[in-house]
Amino acid sequence: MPKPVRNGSSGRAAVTDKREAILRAAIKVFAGRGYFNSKVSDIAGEAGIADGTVYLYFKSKDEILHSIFDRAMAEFIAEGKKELAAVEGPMAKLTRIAELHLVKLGADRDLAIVCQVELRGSTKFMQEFSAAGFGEYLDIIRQTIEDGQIAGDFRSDIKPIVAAKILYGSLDEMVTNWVLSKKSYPLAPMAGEVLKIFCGGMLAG
Amino acid sequence: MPKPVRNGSSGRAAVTDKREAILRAAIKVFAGRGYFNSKVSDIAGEAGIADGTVYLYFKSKDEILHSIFDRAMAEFIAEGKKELAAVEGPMAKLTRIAELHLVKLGADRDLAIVCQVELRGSTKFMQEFSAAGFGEYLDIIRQTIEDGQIAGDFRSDIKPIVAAKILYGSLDEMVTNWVLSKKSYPLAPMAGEVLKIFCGGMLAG
DNA sequence: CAACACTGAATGATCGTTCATTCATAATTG
DNA sequence: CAATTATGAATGAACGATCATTCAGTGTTG
Repeated sequence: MPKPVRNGSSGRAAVTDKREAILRAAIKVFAGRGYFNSKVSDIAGEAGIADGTVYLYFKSKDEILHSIFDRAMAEFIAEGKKELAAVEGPMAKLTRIAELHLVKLGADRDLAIVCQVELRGSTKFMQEFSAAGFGEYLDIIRQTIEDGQIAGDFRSDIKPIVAAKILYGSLDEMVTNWVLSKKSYPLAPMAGEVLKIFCGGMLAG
Repeated sequence: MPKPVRNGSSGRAAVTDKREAILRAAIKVFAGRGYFNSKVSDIAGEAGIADGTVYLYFKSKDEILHSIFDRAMAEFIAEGKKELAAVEGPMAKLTRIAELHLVKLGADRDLAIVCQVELRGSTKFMQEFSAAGFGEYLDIIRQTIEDGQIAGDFRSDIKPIVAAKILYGSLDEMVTNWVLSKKSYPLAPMAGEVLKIFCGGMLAG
């Protein structure tokens, strides 16, 4: 009993909806059991469709995982850039980056799990990803830090790329801990804690 | 043509040797292709033994991965504690921790890959691990920071556990970048960079 | 009724694991 | 010290379960 296309506007929207549904289902399933332990039929079941239907929208299981990232990362970077354009000063920009990082991942636990845990499940995958969105993100942080050094706000005896990795690594660890924690607590406020230390260490003497 | 037991002392040493050989082979194979993409026969092949022999030393493929960690982590913590006992002062201790962390992982790239990448491949695995060695490690860092706060060396307006996560996260990110980098560079010197920022941010006003 | 989305059973390839068998060595015997 | 027997580590072919993927057929729509 296939559902009628319940969308008034066009068939196009229906296609997008089903793709969406599959992606959302996959995020949930991958988050719960891990990529390699998830069956395509689990995803189909979660999405309420037949196994074969998955292949009308995605070429392979692998492509689903890729799509999850590509979309999440592209969205995050796009929104980040826009937000950042409205902020003045390297210090304030870093603050905004940290907040955005934690707010975004804190808002969707399953997505966060997939990003923190599954993405790293294979070197191959990480390297592909490394080359793509992740590098761009790290570079935005690096550039902001470099600007701050040039402006004299930040001390200059630290390589910007290293400082960027430290900030990213700190945020990343907050997310990982949050994701793995049995307790449920808000993630976003940790941004302040990270910044207290990071900025304390970076501000020009 | 099985090798004769080439060990003069006893058959016991030979058993240990073969377990060792399997573990080393597994580290290499897992590092290269990822846990889920590695076949038991790959490991056996790398170790120069038959598939079935693996099961004389390990209950399952899963147990091999567990053993890799348990051993690496136990070794690391034991050596760390010993080293740390010989160091005076929270500041110097943190320095030693950071150095040890990077020196140890920097010394064995394949092991580092397995630890950084494969360990995180599944939530289930991370939670098991989280509960075991990792928590203990993080706690050593936390305790050191707390001591430093009590001694008045470190500022007290930051929760020790958060600061510990930040230091760990920073180091971890250095390792991950090093592992994924195409370029080959020494990992250990990054400890200094991390500490410059971390301590800059932690030292009492 | 033509075009299309969807279904879900069937396929086939892929391993983790087992176990009957081999054989080098050790132990026992005469 | 041969000759004989016992041992158990090691083997690798075979098994059986698991899925990703396909496709022939069903239902729906306009």
